[in-house]
Amino acid sequence: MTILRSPRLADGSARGIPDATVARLPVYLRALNALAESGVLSCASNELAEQAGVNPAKLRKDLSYLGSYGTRGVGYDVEYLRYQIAREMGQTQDWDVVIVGVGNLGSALSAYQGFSTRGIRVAALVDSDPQRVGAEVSGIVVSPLDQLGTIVADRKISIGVIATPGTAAQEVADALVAAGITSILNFAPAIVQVPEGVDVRKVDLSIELQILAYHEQRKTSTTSKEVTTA
Amino acid sequence: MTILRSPRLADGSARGIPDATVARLPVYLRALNALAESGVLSCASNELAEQAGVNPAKLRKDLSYLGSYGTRGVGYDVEYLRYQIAREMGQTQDWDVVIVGVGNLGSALSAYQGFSTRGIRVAALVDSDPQRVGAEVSGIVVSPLDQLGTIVADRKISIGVIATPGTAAQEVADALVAAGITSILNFAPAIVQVPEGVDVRKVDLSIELQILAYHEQRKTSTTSKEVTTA
DNA sequence: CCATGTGAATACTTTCACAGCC
DNA sequence: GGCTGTGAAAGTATTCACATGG
Repeated sequence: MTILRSPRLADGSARGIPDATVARLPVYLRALNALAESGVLSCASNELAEQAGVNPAKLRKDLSYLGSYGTRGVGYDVEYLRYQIAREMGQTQDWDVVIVGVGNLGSALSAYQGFSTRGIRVAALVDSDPQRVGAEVSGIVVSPLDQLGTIVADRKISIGVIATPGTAAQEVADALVAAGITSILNFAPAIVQVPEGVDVRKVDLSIELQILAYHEQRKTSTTSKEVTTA
Repeated sequence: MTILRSPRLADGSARGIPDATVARLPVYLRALNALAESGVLSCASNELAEQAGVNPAKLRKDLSYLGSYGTRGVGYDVEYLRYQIAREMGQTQDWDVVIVGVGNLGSALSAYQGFSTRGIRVAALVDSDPQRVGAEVSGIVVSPLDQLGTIVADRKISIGVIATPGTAAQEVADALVAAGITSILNFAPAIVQVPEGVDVRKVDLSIELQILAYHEQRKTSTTSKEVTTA
C-alpha cells in the first residue's frame, strides 16, 4: 500500500508540517529577526512565544516538527533557529510574484515595504485596462493581461496575486493557471475554482471586519450570557 | 459553578457559534446575495456549498448552528436564509470603522468598494503624520491621532483598523483601546498586545505569500515523497 | 422521494505535564 | 536547576451516513 501522507516519515525526517504550524512559522521568523536586530543571541521558548503572541507549549511543539534545534536548559540560538525556519519555509531564495489588477489595492501591494525582507519580490504588474497598461507603478511598468503567459515563463514566476474586483476574479484565476501559476493569493471578494494542484489562499477584507462585527455585537447585546450548571 | 462558554446553552437555544463557522457565514452571505441577484429563489445545500467553495455537509452543519432554516426535500429559501445569517452576523445595522494610517494600504482600504454592501462603513481616517492630516482621502478628511478619542466617542465607533508600519502598531493599538475601541483589525506586520475583552484579528500580507511559497517549494522540490507501509 | 439536520466517527489542533538532557 | 521535546489528554473542526420529515 502506497501512501503519500504528511506528518513524519518512516525515515524519521521531519517532512509534512501541519498547516497550522506552517502558518505560524513566518511569525516566529519575524520575532527572531526582531530579536537578532536587538542583538539578542539566545532566547527561551517563553520569550519567543511572548513576542509571537502564542503560548510557549505551542511554540515548542511547532518547532519540534522541524527538528531539535534548541538546547535543553538553555533555549534557542536566535540566528541558528532563524536560519532553520527560513530554510524550511523556502526563504533561502526569493519568490517572484505577479500582481494582477493595479487599482488601489494592487498599487498598495506593489508599494508594500514588508515583502522584500520576507523573500517576496513583486516582479510584474498586469492589468486588463488599456488605460493602466504602460503606466509605471512603484517602478514597474504595467503589462497587458494577455502577456501574462510570457511574463510568467520568462521570469519563472510561480505565485500570482489577484487584486481585481470580484467579477474579474475567476477569469484572472483561469489566466494565471493557463500561464502556469500554481499558487494564488486572492484578494478579490469571490471564490475562484482552480484545477487540482493549484493552491489558493484567500484574504477577504470585508469578511475580517464582519467577523469582528459579529463578536462586537455579542459583546454589547448579550454581555455574555451566564449559565449556572447543576 | 458558573460558566460562560459558547457552544449551545442549557436552554437549548443556539448561542455560541463555533469560530470556524462564524468565519464562513459571511461567505455564505455573499453567495446568497449573488443567487438573489440572479433571481434564484431557492437552493439546495449542494449548490450553495459549491458557490461558497465548501463541502455540502459542512455548510449544513454550519447552518444548523443558527437553527433549522431549510426545508427537507427542498432546500433553502434564498431570501429567508440570507436574512437569518445577516441577522446572526449583526448585519442588520451598519458598523462604523476608523482606519488609522493613511499610507498606501490605508488609502486603498478607505476606497474599497466592497465594504458598503457588507454593512461596513469607513467613518473616519486618522494619521499621526501632520503632512497627511487635513488631506481628503476618498471623501473623508484625515484627522490627527490625538483626536481619536473624540471621534470614536462621537460616532460610536467600535472597530478600528491598523494600517500603519509595524513599528507604530502597538502604539496605535494602545491609542485605539484608550479611545474605547474593542475590536481591531491589524494589517501591520507586528503582534499587538491588548487587554482582555478586546478582539484582535490580524491580516498579514507577507505571511500569506510566505505560506504559498512554502507549498510551492514542496511541490517543485520533493514532488511528494512516497512511503510504502508494511 | 429527496435534501435537510444531526449523532457518531474521524481528523486536526492545542494544551498539559513531565521525562530527558544540558 | 531549568528549559526543551514530546507522549498523552483535551478541545475543535470536518466528514460521514442516515434517520427524519416536508
